[in-house]
Amino acid sequence: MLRLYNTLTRTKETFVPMDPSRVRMYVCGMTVYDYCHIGHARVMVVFDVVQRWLRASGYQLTYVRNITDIDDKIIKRAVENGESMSALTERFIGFMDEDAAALGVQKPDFEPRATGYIDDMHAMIAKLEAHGLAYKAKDGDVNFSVRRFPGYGKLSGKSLDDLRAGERVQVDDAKQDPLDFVLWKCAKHGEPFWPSPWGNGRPGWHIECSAMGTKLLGERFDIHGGGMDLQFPHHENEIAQSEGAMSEGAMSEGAVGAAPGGEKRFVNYWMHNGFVRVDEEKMSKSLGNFFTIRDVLKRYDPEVVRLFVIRAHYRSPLNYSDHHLDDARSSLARLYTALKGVPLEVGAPDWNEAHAKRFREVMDDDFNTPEAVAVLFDLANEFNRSKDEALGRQLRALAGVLGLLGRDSMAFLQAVPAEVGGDAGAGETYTPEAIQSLIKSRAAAKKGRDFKEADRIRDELAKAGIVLEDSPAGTTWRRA
RNA sequence: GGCGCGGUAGCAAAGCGGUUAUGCAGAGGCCUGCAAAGCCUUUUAGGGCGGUUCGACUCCGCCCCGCGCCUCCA
Repeated sequence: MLRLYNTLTRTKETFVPMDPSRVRMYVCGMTVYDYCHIGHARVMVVFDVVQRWLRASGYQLTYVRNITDIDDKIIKRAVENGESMSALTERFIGFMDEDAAALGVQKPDFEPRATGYIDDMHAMIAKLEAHGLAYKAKDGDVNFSVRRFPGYGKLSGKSLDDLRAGERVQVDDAKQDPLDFVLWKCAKHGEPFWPSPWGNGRPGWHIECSAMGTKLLGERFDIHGGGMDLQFPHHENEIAQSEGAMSEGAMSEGAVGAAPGGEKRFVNYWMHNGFVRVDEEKMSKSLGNFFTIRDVLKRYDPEVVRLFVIRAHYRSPLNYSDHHLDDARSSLARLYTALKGVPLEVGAPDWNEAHAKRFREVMDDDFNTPEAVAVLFDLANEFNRSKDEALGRQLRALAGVLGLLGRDSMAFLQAVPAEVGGDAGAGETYTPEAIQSLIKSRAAAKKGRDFKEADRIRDELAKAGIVLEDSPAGTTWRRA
């Protein structure tokens, strides 16, 4: 029985999908005008784990992660680069896909792009207008009227009065209320635009997600995810739009998915992942303290980055540093070392086995991946001790549920960081063949009890970061 | 100012009202020609002050500190 923390109620709740066997989930994805950074890596990995666990739990899942391919920053960047918007977004979508694949993130079922859903946005804005929740301001923008939507603030726990009291809300004459937000921006000079019933223009950011989610998953769905920072205003506004536009039929009393009292409810469970920080500060574009995924992958194996994310709870802050990545690497090496000789294809976990039961329990407890990883280490320890092959297979199978330990042990332990190995292999002084040959020489020296020579060879390789390990079965090597 | 989250050993990070978290690092031992890996043992905890309790890291209150949102942001 899965329980998950719902931002809407600020408690852990038992997960009950609207449809007993089917789950529908939407996650806010990236705005594609630049490379993804480690913060983006976290969202992708976190919800990839959620997605995998829901499927492993037997649910038939429809998972949508959108792509924002039209907004101010994209327009600005395209102009700066002197290229078309689509050339820019197409390129960075490609990079994002590469990054995601490297991190073991499976493709969502749908990756809608905002520009493909303009008609659906129009339809939703029209409904909002018909319901008296949208108005065209004198500057030509179509705005959402927050004061006419009673539930505004229910997700973020903010009241309109509190928000208005804040000093930072811009005063804007065109808006009936300073907190009203734009649904449709009327076209500015030289900017891309689409025709609409309200004139030429482009969509506001919030309506994009409401339209795409509703179009692909229906007027209501089970889970909506994203980063903590999206809670307000983005998700709050999505609720206002989607619930405001909802048809009468969808509000029927007692319907599954409706809140107590027959209140219509767009999404039942809101999940928000914590931030990646650098020196205790949020990693973000605006602070400029971000590391792109591809830069990090030059020095660290992608699976190390994945473990780094997974070994923290998804709602906790996660501090990024080389030291922490080194630490994650050592941990992963321990697991892969234990897995030497265990076949790659091990099938599904044996869910009746003790570790698997514990694994299931902690994953069902709001995706407690740190505890699930601890189960993996316990399993590795018992496997090392007992050499019971079933435990080794179980270790690989359970890790596989998290998208971990899917490779051959030696492939991981001997892998060269991209920056060193790279395309040209620059900086790499010993080829695997050369290492094998040295191992052979050393074996001969050992046989002749020439330990001095044997140790000399071992030290030589050690200086190059190559560690030799003797065992009854022979000598193997790995990178330090 | 408003709303919210958190402070656990050298580092990272969980559960739990009383019983070993886990990983990395450190110490001792076993194994080894010596190592490495592995195994065994082991040192470092719970911001501060009160309260509840037979008993609190775990519940409650206050204080201190850090972080996030309130504006684009995963």
